[in-house]
Amino acid sequence: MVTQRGSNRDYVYNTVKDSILNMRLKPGMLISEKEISERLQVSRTPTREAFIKLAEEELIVIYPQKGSFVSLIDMAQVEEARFVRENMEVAVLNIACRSFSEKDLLDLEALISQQVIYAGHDSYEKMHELDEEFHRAIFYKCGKARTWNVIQQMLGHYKRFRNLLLEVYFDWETIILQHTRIVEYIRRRDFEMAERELRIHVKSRFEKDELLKKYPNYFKESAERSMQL
Amino acid sequence: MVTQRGSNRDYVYNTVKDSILNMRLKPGMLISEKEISERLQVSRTPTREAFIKLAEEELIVIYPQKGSFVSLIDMAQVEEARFVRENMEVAVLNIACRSFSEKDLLDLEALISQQVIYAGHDSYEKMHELDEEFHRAIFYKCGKARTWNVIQQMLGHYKRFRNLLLEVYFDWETIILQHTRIVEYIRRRDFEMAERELRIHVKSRFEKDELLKKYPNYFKESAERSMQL
DNA sequence: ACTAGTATACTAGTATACTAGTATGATTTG
DNA sequence: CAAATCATACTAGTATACTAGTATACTAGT
Repeated sequence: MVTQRGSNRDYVYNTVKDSILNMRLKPGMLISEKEISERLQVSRTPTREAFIKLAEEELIVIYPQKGSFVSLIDMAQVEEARFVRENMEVAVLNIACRSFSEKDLLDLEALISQQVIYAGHDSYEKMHELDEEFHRAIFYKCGKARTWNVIQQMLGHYKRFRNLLLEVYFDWETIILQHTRIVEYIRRRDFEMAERELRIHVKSRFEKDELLKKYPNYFKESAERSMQL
Repeated sequence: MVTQRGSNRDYVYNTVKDSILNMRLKPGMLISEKEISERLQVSRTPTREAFIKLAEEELIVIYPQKGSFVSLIDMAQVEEARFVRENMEVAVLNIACRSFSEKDLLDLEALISQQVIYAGHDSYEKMHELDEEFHRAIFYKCGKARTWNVIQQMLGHYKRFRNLLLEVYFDWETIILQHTRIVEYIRRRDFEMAERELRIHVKSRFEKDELLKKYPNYFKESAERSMQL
């Protein structure tokens, strides 16, 4: 992944988004254009433009003349994002089963090998990165880069939820196994089995009760309910 | 559809986007922040913010210190947008076939009735509006409003292409018939037939040769090829 | 008439100032 | 002591100024 800074707007956007997804900026926290522009040594204009995009992705909530807040995790959005991801990944899987070359398959297997290595070191952040790289690679190799990019815009709540989940319940072995099976079914050109495996993969680990207990103030309904008391 | 102005940024964004989709701002035209802000009587800041969003949707192309242009229609984007729309519409159709109430079905039939009326008057703009309203309604009734909104962001090239196509080949009767059948299959809870009908609906009328002849400078490859000569 | 150099006028990106809404703390009043 | 009022300090939205890159027009030399 290229890490060049690009415009100041891109720099602020990427920096703040990373912090939100990695929970350094926690759900419900107050953030302001002034604070972030001072911290990142840029003016308010590119900061404001980055904030607008983050608000479009519902990662922050902006109240005019009041302040901006990191959004609470909304399980409705998590569910809808999962729905979109599942259906689009099944659609590209259909293409992959019909078109992937030996080189494409080797690239995917190389990513899985790296996952195996980092799983041995309990390196969460890297595992997330590789997991995402695996799915992105399938989209790109199917010629659906824009589709991938558009979906990313609605995955903010889903990714925060999943990141929390995998901290509480670290189950990379299952994920690696599922990835391996998916590649094997692509190799065999067996879309039906690949689809089945992917749907299991995307649906797995969705129990939220433990997370709600551990982080009650991170979630939308729970925080609102506790505020009502 | 509510037509209130909202912020100046929203106002500029909606106004310029409408003009692009309805071909009043034609592919390849030069537009500038200064020109648009003067024409719409707002300052450069909200105009610039609107331009940024339009650039993200690839409806305009911004060249720093040079100018901004309405993007040429890119058939690769048209095809990818069609792919996303088809697969997501099939996915919500699955939900619709299992969950729609009599009221939901009546609402869809009411939209079709309006289509019949306006088709009689050859009112293109209204027919487009109603066609879009029909598909949007299905998403919203399935609880997938965000999905609909995200998909809209990548439909700009597709919509311009389809709007040109329907000027050249006005075939609203077929579209109305397809809508009617889709609703009927939803009513019967027959997802398989509804899916089949929708895939036909989304794929229909994709010949571009006639459009390329009529509007050669509107399309990305064609304009680039003619510039090479 | 052509070319190279220079000046000017345009652009988008960024910085900063201004405005209006909101929240908080201080002061006054009952 | 509590409630109401006022003043101040914050915020986001918008307007405007500044900077740097690029395009075009003008001028001088050959």
